[in-house]
Amino acid sequence: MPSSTVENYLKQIYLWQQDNDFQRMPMGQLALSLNVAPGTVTSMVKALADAQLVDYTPRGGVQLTPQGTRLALQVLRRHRLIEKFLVEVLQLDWSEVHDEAEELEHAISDKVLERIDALLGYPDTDPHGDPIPPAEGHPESRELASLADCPVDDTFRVARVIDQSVEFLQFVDQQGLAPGSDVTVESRSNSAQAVTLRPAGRQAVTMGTAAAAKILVSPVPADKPSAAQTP
Amino acid sequence: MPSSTVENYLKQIYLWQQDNDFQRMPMGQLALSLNVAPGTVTSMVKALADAQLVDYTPRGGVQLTPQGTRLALQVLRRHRLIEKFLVEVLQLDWSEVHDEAEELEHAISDKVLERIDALLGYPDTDPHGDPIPPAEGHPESRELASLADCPVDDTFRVARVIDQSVEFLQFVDQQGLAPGSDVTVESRSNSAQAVTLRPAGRQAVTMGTAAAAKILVSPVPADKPSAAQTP
DNA sequence: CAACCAATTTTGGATAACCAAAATAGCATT
DNA sequence: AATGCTATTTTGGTTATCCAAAATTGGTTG
Repeated sequence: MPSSTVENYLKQIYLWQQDNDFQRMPMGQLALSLNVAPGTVTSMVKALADAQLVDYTPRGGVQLTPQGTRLALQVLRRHRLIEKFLVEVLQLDWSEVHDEAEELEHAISDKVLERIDALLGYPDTDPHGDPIPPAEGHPESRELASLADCPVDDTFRVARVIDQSVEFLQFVDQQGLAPGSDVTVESRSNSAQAVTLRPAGRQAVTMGTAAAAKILVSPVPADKPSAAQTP
Repeated sequence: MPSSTVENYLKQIYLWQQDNDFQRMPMGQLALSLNVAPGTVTSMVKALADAQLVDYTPRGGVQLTPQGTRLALQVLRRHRLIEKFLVEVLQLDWSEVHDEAEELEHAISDKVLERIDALLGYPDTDPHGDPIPPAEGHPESRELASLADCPVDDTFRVARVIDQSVEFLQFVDQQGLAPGSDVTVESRSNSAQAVTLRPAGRQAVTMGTAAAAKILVSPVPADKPSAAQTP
């Protein structure tokens, strides 16, 4: 059994690689995302390399091996299924489940996890719209536009919000932009670095492109009604 | 936050003291129940004493302080609520939930625990009939007879099974002696150290008094029907 | 090219748990 | 009182993680 420390290292490397074109992750980045000193990362990573979980080149960064990737995906699967469970079954707020899942993901057994999966009806995304990896194999990747770069004057459905901070998630929720809600992009100004949005049946909001980039959308499916909730 | 190691030490001391007339627990016993070397226990217990969680007398054993007791009860509460949850919501078998809960009890937050408690309708015993301590304060203790010493030829309802081994629990289940079932004590032989039982609507079973002592019963309430399940 | 910088690695050290095996204490028995 | 036994404590040592601060490296820049 990998320790929860090991699981966290692998998870962070996986997530960073997803977001960065599958490059090798620099040690400094890893230290930052794990909140540990750089030297700590160097020695831990050497151990992970000995265990065949990562490929490490001194001063060249780390990369997951296939085996490391498999483990990272399992951790992510646990994390996201737990999040979904906490929201759907225990009715926690989607803004707070990330931290809860952070602990539970290291403690839950396969058996319990599969029961939860079944109870939830085998969902494929978590409450933030993040894909839940299958028990084995890789998650299919969706191509999603973000509110920072999708066409103006069109209506989209929020599919995913890429940020785990309670603050941002609550803001998104309050504006009626949680996953499942529909939104129209009213205007976008490059010079002001801002977008103005009109969430379905709501006051318009203007936000910076940096924030808008964290909200991913897909075309509104023909029939399905929006899942927006009244706050 | 106490580490899960600390939580386990306190929990074991608490459980042992319950079963042994609140005496001080010998270090050897503690080493046994935690599956660690005796020397390890000595040094850990010294640390617990420094943290005011136990009262330790060299060669005299350990005892929980009020603070240690409070912590132990919290751990036990988490453990038993989780067990109940695993059986009621995730439909695991009562014989296997102990080990699952053993891990989860150290990872779950107060918030999630309270949600689970509410979802379950604030139960006061777990699937084995063990009392679930309240969020604060002590559990009320029930006076229960065991099948090893209750009157013969009377019918009782199984209230609690004091053993966490999968093997014994499955045996109990198969004989129709799970908590909630009714049973009649047909005979008891002191010389043979055995009791013969007739679980409601079942074949009679004979077991040693050591085993019978682990099955606690209460009088059958006037109206409530038995909760025996068909296997 | 020399000097500098930022990122990384090394070094020396800490803490929480753990073990094996030697030393000791308390008790019981000769 | 001497012997012995058992439970316990001590001692010396290990592993996983972590940190701070010094040393190094690779690249950048005047």
